[in-house]
Amino acid sequence: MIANENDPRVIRSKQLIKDAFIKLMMERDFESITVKDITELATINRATFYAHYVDKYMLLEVLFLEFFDQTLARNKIDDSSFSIETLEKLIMAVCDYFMFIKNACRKISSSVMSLMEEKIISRLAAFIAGIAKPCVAEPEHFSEEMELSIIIVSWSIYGVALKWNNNKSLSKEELAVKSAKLIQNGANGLLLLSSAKGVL
Amino acid sequence: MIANENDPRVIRSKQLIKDAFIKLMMERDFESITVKDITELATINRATFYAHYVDKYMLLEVLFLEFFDQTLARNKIDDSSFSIETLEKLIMAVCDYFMFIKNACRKISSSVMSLMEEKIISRLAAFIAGIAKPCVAEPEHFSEEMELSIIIVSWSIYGVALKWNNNKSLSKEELAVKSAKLIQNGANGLLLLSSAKGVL
DNA sequence: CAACAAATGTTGGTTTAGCAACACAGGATG
DNA sequence: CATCCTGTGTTGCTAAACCAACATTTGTTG
Repeated sequence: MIANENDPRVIRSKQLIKDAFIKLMMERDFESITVKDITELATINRATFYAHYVDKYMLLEVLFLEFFDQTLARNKIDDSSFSIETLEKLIMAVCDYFMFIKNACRKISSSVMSLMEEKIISRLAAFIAGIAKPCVAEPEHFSEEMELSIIIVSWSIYGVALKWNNNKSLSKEELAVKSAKLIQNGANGLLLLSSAKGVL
Repeated sequence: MIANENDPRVIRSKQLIKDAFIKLMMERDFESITVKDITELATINRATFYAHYVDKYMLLEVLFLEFFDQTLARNKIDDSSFSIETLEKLIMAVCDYFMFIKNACRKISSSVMSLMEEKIISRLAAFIAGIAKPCVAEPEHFSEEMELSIIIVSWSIYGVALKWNNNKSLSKEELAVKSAKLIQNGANGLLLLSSAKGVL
C-alpha cells in the first residue's frame, strides 16, 4: 500500500502510533515494547503499523529525528552565515536534545542512543551544509574540503555534547562557549599544548 | 452505509465527533455550532458525520442521554427493590445531571433542555420499570396501573430536580429527602392540606 | 532437546473514511 | 428583486484501515 501522506487518515494513524509509542517509552525500556503494544494502545490494527513503518526501530528513528529537528528549530539559529555563535548554538541544541530524550524516556539504553548517533550527526551535517554552502563564492572548488570540514565539525559538536550529557561539570552555556572556540581552532590548540610540553 | 458498531474505526470516529462537540459546547451556544465546525475539529470528513448521526440534534440527544446514564450509574442505586431511598437517589441523580450539563456547556438554552426533557424522563421511567417490575408477583395484572405510576413518579422526579436547578434554596440532599416523601404520598398531602384549609 | 507460546512480518479480501461534486435552503447584501 | 455566500444533506468512486490467516522467528519452560 502506497499511502498518500496528506490523507487525514494517514496523518491521524501516524500520530496515534507516535503518541502511543511516546507514552510507552515513558513507562518502559525500548526493547520491551512490542509492535502489538503500540498498536493496541493506539487503537489501530497491527497491519496499519506496517503500512507506515518498517519496524519499531524505524519508528524510533523517525521520532527521534523529529525531536532533534524540533530542538534545532527551537534554538532559532541564524542561518545567514556560519559563525562562532552558530557553533555555540548547535552545541547547546544537541545538549537540549539529549536532555529531552532523557526526560521523555523512562530508560534509554546506550544501544538505542548509538542507533541514533549517525542519523543525528548526518542531520547536523546537513543543517550546517545548508548554512555554509550558500556563503561560498565558488562552491565547486571548495566542495571537497568543505564536506570534510562539515563532517569534522558535526562529529565534534556531537562529541562534546555527549560528554557533557554524561558528566555535567559545566553549564550548557559554558560548555558551548569553550567548546566552540576549541572546535574552531581544531587540532591547533592541542598541537600547541603538546609542543609546549615537548611531546612533539 | 450500515456501519458495524464494533469496528474500531467507527468507534474512533464517533468518539472524535463527541470530543469535538463537547469542546465546542464548552465554548459556544449549541445553535451556533455547525456540522462543519464539528467535523473540522474532529479531523474527520463531513460525510462521515452523516454516516453516524442524522444531524447535530441527534448527536446532542445521544450524548446527553449518555451523560444521564453515566450519572445514574455513578449514583449506584440499589436495583433489587424500589424504596424511598431509591426515590431519593433518583432525585439527586437528576440534580447531578443538571449540574453536569451546566458545567459542561458554556450556555445551555432552555430550548435545548426541553429537547432533552422527554428523553430523560423516558429513560428515568425505563430505569424505574427495570427495578419495579421484577418485584411484582403478577405483572400482567398490575401492568396498567404500574405504567401510570411510573410515569407519575418519573415526571415528579424530573420536576422537583428542575425546580431545584433554577432555585437552589435547599441542599440536594434536603430536596431529595423532602421531595421523596411528597412523591411517595402523591397528591394525598396536597389534598389533606387543602381540605384542612377548607378548599375542598 | 522438544514443545509450546508469543511476537513478527506479510497477504488478500472486506469495510469504512475521505473526497469532490451536486442540488437545495436560508440569510445577508447590493 | 437578484445575487452571493454559507451550511445542509446526499451520492459514487477511491483509498486507507481492518481483519483473519499464514509462515517464520524467537524465547522459554518442562
